Amino acid sequence: MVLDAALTTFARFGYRKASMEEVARAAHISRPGLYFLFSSKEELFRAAVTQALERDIAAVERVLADTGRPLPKRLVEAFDQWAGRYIGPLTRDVAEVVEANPGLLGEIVETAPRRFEELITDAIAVETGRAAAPDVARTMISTSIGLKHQASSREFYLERLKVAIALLTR
Amino acid sequence: MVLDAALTTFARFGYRKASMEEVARAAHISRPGLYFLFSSKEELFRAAVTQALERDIAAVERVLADTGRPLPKRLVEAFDQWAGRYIGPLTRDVAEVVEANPGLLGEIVETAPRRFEELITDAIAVETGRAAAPDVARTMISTSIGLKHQASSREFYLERLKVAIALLTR
DNA sequence: TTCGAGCTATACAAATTATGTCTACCGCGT
DNA sequence: ACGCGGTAGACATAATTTGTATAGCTCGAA
Repeated sequence: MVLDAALTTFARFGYRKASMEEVARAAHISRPGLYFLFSSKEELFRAAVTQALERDIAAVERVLADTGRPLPKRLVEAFDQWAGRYIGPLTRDVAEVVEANPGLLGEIVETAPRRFEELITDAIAVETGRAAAPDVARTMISTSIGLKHQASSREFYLERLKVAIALLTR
Repeated sequence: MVLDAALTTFARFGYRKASMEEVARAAHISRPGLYFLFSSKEELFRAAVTQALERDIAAVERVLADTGRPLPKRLVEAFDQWAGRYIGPLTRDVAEVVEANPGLLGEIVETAPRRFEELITDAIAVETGRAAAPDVARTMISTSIGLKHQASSREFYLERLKVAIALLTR
């Protein structure tokens, strides 16, 4: 799909350095054809990010719902789907565009993180039954964000996250 | 060092998309300062590639010299040092610049691969004693180049290479 | 204290590259 | 034969990048 090609290209080069030409090439269509589908680079970016967020949220829901597996394993995988996939240049450029045009990227960039927190909180609450679930969830999310800034590889991110989750789910 | 920062930046964005500004930022110097050290982007690129090739050749020599370890393991590691590190965009852009300005990148881009072939050949010959060593070495190198084009990750490259080397060193 | 090496910060012209748009056209299913 | 969903190519305009120039700062040696 065109949006997948777009996201891949944006993730690889960052928003600024990803040219419409390159996205078009990755999607095997012409550049005017790309403009036929999305009337500007920003709109394309918005669509690609939106799709990715929706897909990631869906993946997180799916992972967490599989209550047969132990909670820590599900949490690690959920965070990996949500954040681990984007270790690298993309994150920075998402933030860049969001800050440059406040509110332009659509509400999803606000609602999706809230939904993610909700899902994590619920998964923890169901398992542990504790009232501390919201605090644990929020702490995990903060840890994840911190790791994302420290990590240069997904492996590093996952390794540290695993430790953090083990500590937080005792 | 500046050349390390340059190579990292070139590897990440490719020759064209890596701006001098970015290299300078990665090296923690100013852009005019970078031009003070290297008078053009091409010269910087040449210097960075040259250094990398020399370092890689040295690493290959070191790995292969450790005759205590089994030959296949040494070979896999040697190829990893030589090529596996550069799975991704850099290779394509090296080729691009080399073709654009024939002979500009210096003789190292010619001599280093020859030296690499020599090292691989010798390592195989010493161990197996066969006269077939040159053929085996050349085949391995061709396989490696092929894999480099197929592979999107270092893991994929190494996995396939390992199999190929096992087959070729029987 | 002065000097020069090795930079930084700022600015600039020229070249290159990217965006967004337009026109003409093509293949294909109906 | 027609319209849909594009392609190919060209274009004006804007943004980015290169390479250079200027002035100034800092630090260590003379």
